[in-house]
Amino acid sequence: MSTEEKIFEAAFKVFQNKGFTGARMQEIADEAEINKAMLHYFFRSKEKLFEAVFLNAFGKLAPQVNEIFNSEDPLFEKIEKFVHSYISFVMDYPFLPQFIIQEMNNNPEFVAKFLKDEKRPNPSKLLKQIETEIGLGIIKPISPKQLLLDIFAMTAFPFAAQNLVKGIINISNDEFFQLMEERKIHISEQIINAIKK
Amino acid sequence: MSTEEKIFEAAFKVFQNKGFTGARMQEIADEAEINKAMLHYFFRSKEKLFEAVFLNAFGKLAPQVNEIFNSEDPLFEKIEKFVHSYISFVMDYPFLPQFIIQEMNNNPEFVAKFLKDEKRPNPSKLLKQIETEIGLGIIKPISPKQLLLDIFAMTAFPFAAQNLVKGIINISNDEFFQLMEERKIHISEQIINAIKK
DNA sequence: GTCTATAGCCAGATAGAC
DNA sequence: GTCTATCTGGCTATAGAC
Repeated sequence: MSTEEKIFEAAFKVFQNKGFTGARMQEIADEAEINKAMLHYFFRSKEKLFEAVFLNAFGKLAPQVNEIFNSEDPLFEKIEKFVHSYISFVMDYPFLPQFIIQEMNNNPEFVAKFLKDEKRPNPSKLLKQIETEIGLGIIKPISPKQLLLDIFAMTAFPFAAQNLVKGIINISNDEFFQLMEERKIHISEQIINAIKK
Repeated sequence: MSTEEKIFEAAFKVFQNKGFTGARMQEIADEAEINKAMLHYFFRSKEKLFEAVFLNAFGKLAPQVNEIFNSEDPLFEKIEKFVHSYISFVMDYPFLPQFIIQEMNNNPEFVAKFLKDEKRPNPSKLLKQIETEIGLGIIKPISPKQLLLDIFAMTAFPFAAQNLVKGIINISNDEFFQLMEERKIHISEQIINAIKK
């Protein structure tokens, strides 16, 4: 692994755990087992390094989402595929959702930047499909945007609010992961049960 | 309003927007229209001030949650009441959910501290009730913890991930609030449809 | 490319006058 | 209680030797 890659991986880890303002360049350097000066040699500034990490993190998630959302599958199948693939992926990067959400909240300028990215999650086709399937009588009349929110909320929230969730329902990390594994099926069932005619 | 209250209000606002590490004592002082030295006079340190604000924020939400969760109402009614009261409340403090989630993630020591608080959200009675109603044949067999997660996720997520949500489904702040208003009914309907026999 | 040393800044905290 | 001025430490960033 090149020094640049080592820095990138270390930064990914530290920024995820501490956020932009909480992260320290020294900590990233320690994590990468190199000198702090190298961070600036390769990435110029903390902001540039963060931006590289953040866009990469987002880029890992967004294309998957779009691929599923824009396919020709019927709605129920899309929901199943999305939930399954999102949870599987995020279980390998359990702090990714909270990282993205937190930094989108704290650095509103990123919102504008990522919205210009062609890889951004674009649900417009899915929203139309929901209306179509309502028209066809496959699902109940429902607000497409609300349904989209439901899907995101059910899948992403437990990861985004991980520590709170663990604390409130009083479970260990292992139990949390088991719950998320079960959730792959649970969410689709719940949503499909709620909307099918 | 006393100086101490002015500081508290200002800190509440700034910490919500910037988080602990992102907040600046100077910004809080400016917001309160007093001198920075007064912050330390009344609260000793940034950490103590933050702790006061955070526990207060949490204390605003938790008792409401418990009151509903521990009442004698049937499950469907509890869900309706919870969703309605949570969303109504949070619309007055739209950054509260993300603030609590973010700081619980970034400062894990708070988790331990708040778990000792008797006001903490305690869902154990609700979880038992879910099992009872399954036994009575009122709702489908379902994991009580998953259902609890569903309820929290559907209500809290849109606020917690506010900027991301606005960006992805491409709506203004006003439209967001309208969507949340509609959501008070939508969520209960969805969940009850999904679980009722 | 990699390091050490240090510049320069900024933020939290405090001393001390009023 | 409230202010101004200042200390102190920590952090990003860079200069410069190797």
